[in-house]
Amino acid sequence: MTEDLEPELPRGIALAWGVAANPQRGPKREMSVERIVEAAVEIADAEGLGAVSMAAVAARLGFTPMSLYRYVNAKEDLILLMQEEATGTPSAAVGEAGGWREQLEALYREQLFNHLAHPWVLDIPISGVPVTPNLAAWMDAGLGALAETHLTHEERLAVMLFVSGAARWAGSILAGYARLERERGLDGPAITRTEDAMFRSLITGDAYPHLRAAIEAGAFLDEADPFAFALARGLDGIGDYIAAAAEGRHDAGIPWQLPDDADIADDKRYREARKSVREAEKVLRAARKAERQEARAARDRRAKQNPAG
Amino acid sequence: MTEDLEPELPRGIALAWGVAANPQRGPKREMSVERIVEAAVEIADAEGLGAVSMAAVAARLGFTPMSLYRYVNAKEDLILLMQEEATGTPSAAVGEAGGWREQLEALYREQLFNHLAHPWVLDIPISGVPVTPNLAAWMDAGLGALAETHLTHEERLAVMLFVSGAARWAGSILAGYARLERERGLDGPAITRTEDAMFRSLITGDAYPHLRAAIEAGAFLDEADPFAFALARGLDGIGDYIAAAAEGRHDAGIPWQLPDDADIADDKRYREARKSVREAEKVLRAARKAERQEARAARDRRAKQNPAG
DNA sequence: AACACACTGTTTATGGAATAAACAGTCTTA
DNA sequence: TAAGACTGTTTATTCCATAAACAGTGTGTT
Repeated sequence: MTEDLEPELPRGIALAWGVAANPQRGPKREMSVERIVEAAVEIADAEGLGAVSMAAVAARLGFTPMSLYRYVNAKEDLILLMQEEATGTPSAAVGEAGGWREQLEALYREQLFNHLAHPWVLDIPISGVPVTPNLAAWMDAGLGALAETHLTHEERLAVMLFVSGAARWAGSILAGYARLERERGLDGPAITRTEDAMFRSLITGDAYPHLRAAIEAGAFLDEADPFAFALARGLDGIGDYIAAAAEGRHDAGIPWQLPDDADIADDKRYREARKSVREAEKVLRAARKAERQEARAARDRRAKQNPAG
Repeated sequence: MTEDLEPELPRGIALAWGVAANPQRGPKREMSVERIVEAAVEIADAEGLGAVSMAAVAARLGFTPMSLYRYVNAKEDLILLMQEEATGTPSAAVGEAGGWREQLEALYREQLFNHLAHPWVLDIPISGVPVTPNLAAWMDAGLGALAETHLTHEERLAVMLFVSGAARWAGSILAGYARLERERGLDGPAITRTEDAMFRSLITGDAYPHLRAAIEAGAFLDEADPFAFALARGLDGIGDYIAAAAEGRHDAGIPWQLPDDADIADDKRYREARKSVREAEKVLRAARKAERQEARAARDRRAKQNPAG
């Protein structure tokens, strides 16, 4: 029965755990899965996941594209192994970093660092529970940080999920900026300034009053780290919760589920009203668009009659 | 000067704001950008972003692939417009939902709902600040929810970023499960059980003590919503912070930046030690792999000699 | 010792993708 | 009425992943 499970493992996952049959006969192998994955990761680090083609990886190793398929069943498996390689494991320092909060902060930092070093990992869609050795290692480290608390196992999972999510979210945004910098060939401040200028020209005070106010307050030019702020607030809340758990009081209506709007969302009339709003918005957008185009056309015409520019 | 900015807008963004020149001469247009985007969104909703090819979109409208390029400069632009379409705007109900916390929760719920309805949006990489009309609308709604608080504009942005990130993270994971269900043709509980079984067979107590403990406590079979938990804790922490801001006390060492490890990470010897650890881990993994393969081979041999199975 | 055949990396071929370039037809405007 | 801006189309290019058939190579079995 236990044996029956192994062959059912998705092929890539079996490879990641090193449970793939090793051939005994035939010519000596000239490559290895490890070398292939390494080459693929190098390409992805340098040029992004899009640049990782079977041909490119093979070329980097001096072989023909099809040769890789003797080691990897499909590109999908290669990508899973790349992710595993780039994910690595948390450093030993994490487990020795003071209390649960310091440990979680260290995990956040190391994960974020990883995401910035290998931003292409964020382009790989998530499917299901982390079922490779290195992903499990991060999970284990997070749960270990909380082992001394009185949280339930489910709550510990939720907390670790929160930390990983925070690192991933921060990584996504920051990697997005890094990509912009690389693609446009600008440095960080230049990007920020360009964006601020675009924002100022597009975000009007009547359509977006609060956003406009933030722009004018220079909030988008600020250099503070909004992700660190969010993490700190989250850990504050978790700390309160842990303290409450330690004292055995959790009656205070701290909800696991959000208050549900399903009754409203299912209401036919509400849905229709909502639909009307969408339609109206569409009409408004179309009207605004026409207005802008007219303005543009008028300007063009004037320019033609008055070619001074 | 103001005019100079417009032509510098990335093409797709210009389209999203409806600031694209409308041709006056030539034959009547048979399509429109809107119809193209609509068709593309329908395909993505049904079969994922991968199924959206220029050919597929054109076919759905009864035209040849190349015809689309008269309306859209490149596939990238089409995808930006699809994202904008699927993002929509927050409902009016959000702004009327009690205090800041209720409003943020409503925003979270609506965003998550959107992500589940159009999971392919999560496959589109983020680049830079939200610079399309609908993305700006969500941002504005979030800032509006916090308008009554004493937070700075930067802090409000950070809070809204937190909420959007939470919705996105939850959406990513849940959409991952939904995809698994569709691809494997299993229902939710079946997936959960399969994963639990895989976990039990792969996650050993000595390599992953805390994770193993969580598995045995049945934490992965639990049905509570870990994302709602994380959001609730985050909003708890934000609530404390807001209360403190209202009383003008923010001295308490609430850090915007995480305590920095850069001095450690830059230390040459630390880096070398870390590298050694990685190497050692690699060796360990290889050894474990060999062990497993030997076990497997031995089992195979025995099975061959003893074909009773 | 010899042979079968499991295995190697390679060649060739298929189908799909984005999109550049050139085309013939259509409608506006000068 | 003619130029030419604009339409949707055709054709061709380049890049993908990968299936299938190939000729060598080394091991286990006889």
